[in-house]
Parts: sequence; C-alpha cells; structure tokens
Amino acid sequence: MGHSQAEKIATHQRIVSIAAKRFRERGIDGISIADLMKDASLTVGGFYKHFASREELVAEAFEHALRDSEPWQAAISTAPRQAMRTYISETHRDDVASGCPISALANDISRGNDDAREIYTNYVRRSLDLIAKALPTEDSSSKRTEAALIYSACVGSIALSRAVSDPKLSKQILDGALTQVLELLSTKRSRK
Amino acid sequence: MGHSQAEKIATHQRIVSIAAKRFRERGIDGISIADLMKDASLTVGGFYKHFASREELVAEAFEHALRDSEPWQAAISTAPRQAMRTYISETHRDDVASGCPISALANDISRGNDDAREIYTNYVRRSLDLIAKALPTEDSSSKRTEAALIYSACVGSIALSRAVSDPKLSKQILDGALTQVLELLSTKRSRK
DNA sequence: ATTATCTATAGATCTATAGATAATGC
DNA sequence: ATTATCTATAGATCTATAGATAATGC
Repeated sequence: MGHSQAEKIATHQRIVSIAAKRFRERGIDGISIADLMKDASLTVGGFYKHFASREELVAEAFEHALRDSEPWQAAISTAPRQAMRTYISETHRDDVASGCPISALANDISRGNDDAREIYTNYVRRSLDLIAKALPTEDSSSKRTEAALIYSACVGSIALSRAVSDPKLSKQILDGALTQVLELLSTKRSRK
Repeated sequence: MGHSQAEKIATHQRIVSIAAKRFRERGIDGISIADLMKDASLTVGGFYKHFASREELVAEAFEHALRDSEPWQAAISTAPRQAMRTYISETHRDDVASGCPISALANDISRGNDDAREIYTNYVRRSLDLIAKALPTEDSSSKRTEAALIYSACVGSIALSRAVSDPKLSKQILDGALTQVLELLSTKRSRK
C-alpha cells in the first residue's frame, strides 16, 4: 500500500491513461469505475480521492486521448499525405484504444458531457484549419470546403470501416476514401 | 387492459418504433427497457412477452430504423443531388431520432450486437453500390473509390456536425462537405 | 381456457461514501 | 498527523422473471 505524493500523481495519470483507452474501446458508458480501477491494479474505493465524479474522469480522459493525437495533427502540416495514409488505414481501424477519439467517440460526445464536448470542438476546429492550410487549392473559400470534405471523410471512413462486419468491404471503404483524399491533396481544383 | 392479437401486433410495432428512435437519440445502452415501455404507455412486465431479450429488441429496432431510411437510399438513384442535400443538412443533423442510423449508431454498432452488425453491413454495401451507380465518372474503379469518399463524408459530416458545440462550426462542416460532394456528383473526373 | 398486460421483486451491477489500514512526511 | 489505498456497503438502477388480473376467442 505505497502512497507518496509522487506516487499519487503517477497513479492519477495511470487511471486517466487507462480510461482514455477503455472509453474509446467500449464507449464512455461501456466500462465501470470498478473495472477501470482494476485495470489500473487498484480498487474502487480510491477513485474519489482522485476525481470528484465519473464525469470529471471522462473529461480528463478525453483530453488525454486528444493530446495523444496531437502528433497526427502536427503531421497534417508537415506531411499531409502521410498523415492521411496513417489516419485512413487498417492499422488505425484495428487500434481503437489508441486511435483518434474524434472518430471513436463522435456519437458518445453528441449525447452528453459538456466539458468533453468543448474540448472536442476545439480539436475539430484546429484540424480543419490545418487541413485547409495544407491544401494546394488557391481559393481560400474552396480550401475550407475541401477541408470539411476531407476531415468528414477521415472520420466517417474509419467509423464505417470499424462498424461493418465484412473485412473486404471494410478495406474497400478505407482504400477508396484514401485514394480520393490523396487526389484532393495533390490537385489544384479551382474549377467552379 | 385491452389485448386482442391484432392489438398485440400493433403494440409490438409501437415498442420497436419507439426503441428505434430512442436508441438513435441516446445510444443503444442509453435507455432502459422500463423507460422504453413507459414511452410506449406500457409497463416493464410485458416486455418479455414480445422479445426474448434486450438484444432481440436492439436488432429489430435497428432493422426498423434502416427500413425508415430506404426512401433516402432509393433517392440516391433517382435524384442523387437531392439525396445528398437531404442527408448533409441541418434538418437531418437536428433530427437524430428519425435520422440515418448508420451515422447515429456507427460507434455503438462497432462495439457489439452481431445481428445488428450484419444488417448494418448490408445497408452500407448497398448504399455504396447505389452511389457508385449514380456517379458521372466513367471508370468503374474510380466510381467505387469516389462512392467510398462520398459515403464516408456523408456519415462523417453528420456525426461531426452533431458532436461539435459551436453552431457556426457545425454549419461550416455541413456546408463545406455538401458543396464538395455535389461537385463530385456533377463533374466527370477521370484525371489520374 | 388462453393470453396480453400489470404489479412486484430477485439478482446483478454501478456510482458514491464510510471507516479501517498502513505508509509518508512534518 | 496526514493521506493514499483498501474493504465494505448504501442506494439507485437495470434486466429478467413470477404471479395476479382482466379481456379475448374457442
């Protein structure tokens, strides 16, 4: 039963990190506090010395999950094509626990927890801006509409590819969406 | 306490129809059987004379929700541009309860209930085929990749527009995705 | 006589809290 | 003395079932 202050901080982080994974995997209401604490090799009783409520953990875990996704966000600017290949991929599809929470928790976020929703919104806004900047399109209004299309396709293709039960169809969705997204990233399309 | 056989069938349908709405609104685990029965002006006890288990209702309700979406699917062939305008719209966004279950329940479906997942998969496959057929593109392989992009963008843009808390951003996502999808529907793009 | 629905409840599970235990840190 | 974690449990809620009640339909 070790418990220095330093250990407490580490324990807190461990709970948040595990919750961030489990929430993505099973949904925000898909796992109990008792099970999360067990995953962190702890027991239920200690939970409320770390968090005022379940909601508080949800918000913290969601923030943590999005921080994990920041490297991907950064890659949009530095290597946009590679960023898209990483996102719209079978590897990403098969790793919900560490994957993009925007896609894995879109439905859950629509339904509740206002704190998490704010964090979600800011992340989406920023991603759209970054994608718009990375586009070869000249017209700045087209940049924004194309960014909306591309980000929607990223989030949608991963969500769909996870939901369908047929692996062939799942791959078709990913490959198709990626092919088209890459084309948008490489072509100046200012036709009207 | 009326209960002819005809009434029973009507009651069964009423439960399924209400469940189909509530599941989309609150998520598959977001509403209890007791609350669903109350919404149908009934009490919990009668439930298991209609369904063998909760899972059975989930599958039936999901099938019902997808049948509601068949008019939209049909519109893809007859009036594709109008179908897209209907799907990627604020009206659709604001009416989750009667909206497309593919988008509203994508995350939920990934996580459980194999029966519902099969039905989901078939609907997605069919939608992709219909979109591909509706495209002006000549090359049949490009048709398929463009269909994957468009359907992913439909599902993703609605999910995102519901999840973000800023109405302006929400509208930007819908308008942007729709503009680009309509362009794909009207242009023969066989550049490689 | 059968059965659709009702009331009531058993058993499981979940959030949150109370009180005990044992290590930290003044 | 303080506090991080533990065991135990209260109270709420959820699925599923048992038995009562009243209308249907042979």
